[in-house]
This record gives sequence, structure tokens and C-alpha cells, in this order.
Amino acid sequence: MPKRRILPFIILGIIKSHPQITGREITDEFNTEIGDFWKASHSQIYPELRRMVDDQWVAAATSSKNAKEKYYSITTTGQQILDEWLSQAVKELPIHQDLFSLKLFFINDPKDPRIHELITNQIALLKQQLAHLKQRQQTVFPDKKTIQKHYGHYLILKRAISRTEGQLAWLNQTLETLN
Amino acid sequence: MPKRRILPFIILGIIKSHPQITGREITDEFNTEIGDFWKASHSQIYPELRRMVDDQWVAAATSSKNAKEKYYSITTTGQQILDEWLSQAVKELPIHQDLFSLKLFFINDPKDPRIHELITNQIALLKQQLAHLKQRQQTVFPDKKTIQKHYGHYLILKRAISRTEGQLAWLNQTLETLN
DNA sequence: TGAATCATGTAACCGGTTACATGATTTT
DNA sequence: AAAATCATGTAACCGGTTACATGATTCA
Repeated sequence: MPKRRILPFIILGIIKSHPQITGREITDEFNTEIGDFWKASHSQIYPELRRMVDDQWVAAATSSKNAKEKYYSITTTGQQILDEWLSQAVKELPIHQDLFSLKLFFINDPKDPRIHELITNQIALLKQQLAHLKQRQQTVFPDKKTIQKHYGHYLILKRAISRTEGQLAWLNQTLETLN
Repeated sequence: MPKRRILPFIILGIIKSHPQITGREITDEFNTEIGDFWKASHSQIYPELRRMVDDQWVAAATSSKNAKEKYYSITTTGQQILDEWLSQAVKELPIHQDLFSLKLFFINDPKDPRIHELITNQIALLKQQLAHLKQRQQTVFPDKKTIQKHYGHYLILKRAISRTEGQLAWLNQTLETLN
């Protein structure tokens, strides 16, 4: 089977929660809101928007204010497509292509100093990541009302924090057993 | 910067620990040993091997036994390249492109029943994965001696198990707070 | 000997990244 | 008016997947 196409669904979700959004703003979303969970560049997004308009998943409008900007909104067809996609069960887990695991894989000797290096380095990276995620949590969800309004987003942010903390704990513990 | 090319390094690592390995056997490795951490198909591997021979990272030998098979071994150049790669620090964390997070992201209402559906489904997937990983641990590392001989592999397998357990715990806990 | 599969290789396609390009708008 | 950047779009390239192809070997 061909690789599942998911970018249009993400864009659909973004447009739904941001009516009259521009392509540029959609691009920005991938660097802020969704940035921790998915990446996409504008050169991917603009052709995709074109296709989505052709397929009538979204509708584009222009403004007299700015001759170049296009304002996208989701159509009822788009709503259906998005709902359908969200309702479909996830069939398989992603495989985590991280270089950390991969490099460790090829280091056989328990006494190889590079094990220690890799782990301490990974700890540093994860600490950064954890700080970033906690920062996100504070700025995006300052109060309980906001949490209730974007509950799914809140959940996966919490999950990412939990996962990062878990990895840090494991790495620190492993580092101790190395000595 | 262009996307970092890593497949040749993995193949290098495989060949180093399996002298006189064939292309087919390398392909098989991606379905067993490394399968939990990286994927590659034979149509990627054969051209890559060709390039690696051209660059003299590995050397190919033929046998009178089988006219088609080629037996690859790592060269001293290849050893250096691999060592260098393993010694280089990992600069950034991978972003986890999992559909579970992504779908949750677009579900705003805490009472939307699809949250429950997605989580229970994810729990089922992770339970499967966990069973698989534990099975791997038993078959690949039956005794302490084997662990000492492939310590890096042992570590990342343990790490994968720990991560999966952590995710399961979080999901189960979250499921409770939903009720 | 015919069938199955082994082992290698190629071709077409696809999603994604980087770089290039170009008018419109805003800032100085 | 010139400079900066905004907003959109295109082109070249690259890694990876699927499908196709083919001769060698093994099995029935």
C-alpha cells in the first residue's frame, strides 16, 4: 500500500479552527502550535491548498485589502472528510527513527566511553525539550478554561511532557548503573 | 541543510558485525535485529551497497558456490567512517510523527467520545508492542553474557520497553480521569 | 523437470526539503 | 523612493516505497 497521505487532513483541521486563514498563517501554525507534533514547509502547503480547493475540501476567498492573500475556509465536504479521518482508528505505531538508539545499537562494549557520551548528550537534548514543552504548556494553557476549549491539544502536550520526563529518568538511571 | 544521509552508516555497522554478509542477509536484518529501530527495503539497500563499494567503504567478494551472491566486508576506510559517525554527537531530537497525537490535537471537546476511542485503541497497540519487545528481549538476550557482548543493543531495547510501559501507564491514568 | 523461492537489480512514483523567483505590502 | 519582508508560488533534487523484472538455486 502507498504511504498514507496526511498533510491535507492536518491543513483541514487547521483551517476548520481558524476560518479565513491565509496560507502564510497556516505555515506559521506548523512552526508554533503544531510544531511539536508535525512539520511542513510552505512549499508543501501552497500546492496542497490548491489541490484541496480543486477537490472542494476548502474554499478560497480574496480581499480588496491585500491583492495576494487568499483566505481559506472549510467546506461541508471538508468537514465530513475531517470527521471521517478523526474517527478512523490508528492502525499502527510509528517507528521512532532516532539516531541516539541507532548509534547505541552499534556499540557493543559496555565499557566503550561513547555510551556515556551519547547518554549525557541525549540528556541535555531532552532537558531542553522538556523546558520548551513546559513553556508551551504555560503559554498555551494559562487557565483551566483554555484547557477545556482545546482538550486534545492539552492532552498530547501533557503526554509529550510525560514521555520526555520518562526518558530522562531512564537515562539518568542508566547512567548510574554504568559507573 | 540537506537531510542527513544515514542508511549507509547503518549498513556499515551491520557489515562490520557480520563479515561476508550478503545483500539479502542485510535486508533480513532490517526485518529482525534492527527492525524495531529502523526500516529499509532491498531496493534501497542494493544501490546503496553499490555506492559503498565504489567509495571503498566496503569490499565485495563472489563465491563459486553461488554465482549471484555477493559477500560484503568492511574496509579500513569503512571502519574509520563508522567510528567517526558513532563518535559524532546527536544534535537534535526526532519529531514523533504519530497519528495518535495528531488526531487528538484536533479534538477540542473534552466530552468527545473519540478521545476515549483513540486512547483505548492506542493502549491496545502499545500492549502488542510491549509484548513484542519483551519477546525480543528474551530471545536476543537469554543470558548475561550475551548482554555484555551487545550492550548498546541491549540498552536501546530496554529503553524501548521502558518508554512503551511509560506511555501505557500515562494512557491508562488519563483514561481514568476522563470518567 | 517443473515449481517455488532465492538473490539481485531497475523503474515509476511520491512526499518532503532546499533553493529560486516574483510581485505586493510595509517600513524607513 | 529605497529597503525590508510579506505572501505566494515553482523547480530541482533526494530518500524511500511499490511494483516490475530476471537469472540462479533449491525443492517437489
